[in-house]
Amino acid sequence: MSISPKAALLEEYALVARALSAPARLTLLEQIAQGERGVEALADKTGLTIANTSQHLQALRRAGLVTSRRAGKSVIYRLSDARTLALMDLIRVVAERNLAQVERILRGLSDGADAPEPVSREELALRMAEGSVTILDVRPADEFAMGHIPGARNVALADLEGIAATLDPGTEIVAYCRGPYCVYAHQAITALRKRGLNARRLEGGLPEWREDGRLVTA
Amino acid sequence: MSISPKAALLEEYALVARALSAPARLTLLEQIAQGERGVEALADKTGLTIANTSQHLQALRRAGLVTSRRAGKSVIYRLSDARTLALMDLIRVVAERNLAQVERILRGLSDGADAPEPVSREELALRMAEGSVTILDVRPADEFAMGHIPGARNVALADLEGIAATLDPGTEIVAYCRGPYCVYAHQAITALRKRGLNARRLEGGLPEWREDGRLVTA
DNA sequence: CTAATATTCAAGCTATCGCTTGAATGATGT
DNA sequence: ACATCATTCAAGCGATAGCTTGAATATTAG
Repeated sequence: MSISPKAALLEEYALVARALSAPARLTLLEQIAQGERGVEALADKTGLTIANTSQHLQALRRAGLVTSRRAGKSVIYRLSDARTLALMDLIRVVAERNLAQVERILRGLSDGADAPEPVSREELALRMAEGSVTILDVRPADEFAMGHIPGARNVALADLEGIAATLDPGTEIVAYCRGPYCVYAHQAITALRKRGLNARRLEGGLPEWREDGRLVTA
Repeated sequence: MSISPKAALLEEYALVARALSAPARLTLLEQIAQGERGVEALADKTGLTIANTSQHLQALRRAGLVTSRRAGKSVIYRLSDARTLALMDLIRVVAERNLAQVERILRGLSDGADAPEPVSREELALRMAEGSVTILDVRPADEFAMGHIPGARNVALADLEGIAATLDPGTEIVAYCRGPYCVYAHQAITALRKRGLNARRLEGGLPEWREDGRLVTA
C-alpha cells in the first residue's frame, strides 16, 4: 500500500513550493530575511494575528525554508540558509519576466518617471570606496537599527520629501530596502527622480548585501 | 479600492509558487521538459485525464512557467525558458538539503547499495571524448526517440537485468533519465551496482544536458 | 509553587483546489 | 456545410488552506 517513491518525492517538492504559495508567508520570509525574530515581532511587522503567524511559520519550517530555536520564552525563527533567499529571488525573476501583470505593477510604481536599471551590489561597493555616493536606507528605523549598509542614512518614506532638498543633486543617490520584494526603494527612487535628483535603486536589499559577505554595521 | 502594489506583487509571486505546489503539475513540467508536447500526449504520459491535464497546463501558463501555441488541431506546450528548469531544480535542492523525509526516500532508492556521487555533465563530456564510458538512457523508448545523448543506449528498466551481463565490468557506466525528479536512473544504478558494475548517475537528465548547449541526437 | 508571558494547539468557518463528467468551442478535411 | 478530432469550458463534489477564536502548553520571574 506504500505509494511509489517518485510520488512521495514529488509530494515533498510540492510541499516546498506550497510553502511559498501564500502572500502572507512571503512577507514573513521577507521579514525573517532581515534577521532572526520571534513570533510576536513577526506578527507585529506583518499585521497577522499571533496564532496565524505561528501557523504560517510552522508551514515554512515543515518545508525546510526556516528553522527555529528556543530563546527563553521566545521561539526565534531564521532562514535555513541562503537557498531560501535564492528561491524567493528566482520566483520573483520568473514572475517579472513572464507575467505581464507584474510588469504593469512595477511600472505603476515608477508613476511616469523613468526607472533606471538598479545598481549592482558590486558597483555600489566600488562607489562607496570612492566615496562618491549617498546611500539611503528606506526601511523602518527598527530594522535599520538591526543592521544596515555602512554609511547609509535611514530615511522613512514619509520624510523623504523633507530630506530631498538637503541632498546634493550632483552626487548619485542609491536607495535600498528589505530586498527584492520590497517596494519602498522603488517608491523612493520615483519621488527623488521627480525632484531631479540622480537616484537609483540597489539590486536586492540588505539580506542580499549581507549574503554577499559584505560589511554590515549594526 | 485598489489593493496596495506590494500585496498585488506578492499575489503574483505566490501564483508562480502555487503552480509548482501540486505533484501533478510537477510531473507535467518534467514531461514538457523532455520536449514540447500536446495535451493528449501529456495526459497519456502522466496518467491524468485530458480535461484535468488541460486545466493544470493552463495553471502553469498563467504562472508563466510554460507557453503554448497552436499547431493544427493540437495545442503544443513548452517550457517558457530555462528559468522554469532552474526553479524546479532549486526546489529540489532545498527539499533534499532540508527535508529529512526526502533524504529517506532517496536512500530507499539505493536499497542498501552504496550510491556514489553523480557524474557532472562536464565530466561526462570529457569521458565521452575519451570514449571511456558507456551511457545508458533509461527513459521510455518514445522519449529516447525524441532526442538523447549521442552514443547513449536506450534500455528500459525492465530489460536492465538481461542487459547487465553484456556490459563490460571494466568500463564505467553512466545512466540518466528525464531529469532531477526522475528516479529511473537511481534505480538503474542500484541494480547495476548490485551486479558489481561500475555505474554512476548523471547529474540532471536530458533537459539539463540540452540546456548546457550540448549535442543531442534525434 | 504560582503568576505571567510567548507560543502552540484545536475547532470551526469560508474559500479555493484538484478531480470528474459532460457539453461547448476551434481547426481540419471531405 | 458537415463530420471529426483536440482542447477547453462549466458545473459539481470532497478535501484542504487560511483565518479566527479560545484553550492548552512551555518557560521564566517572583
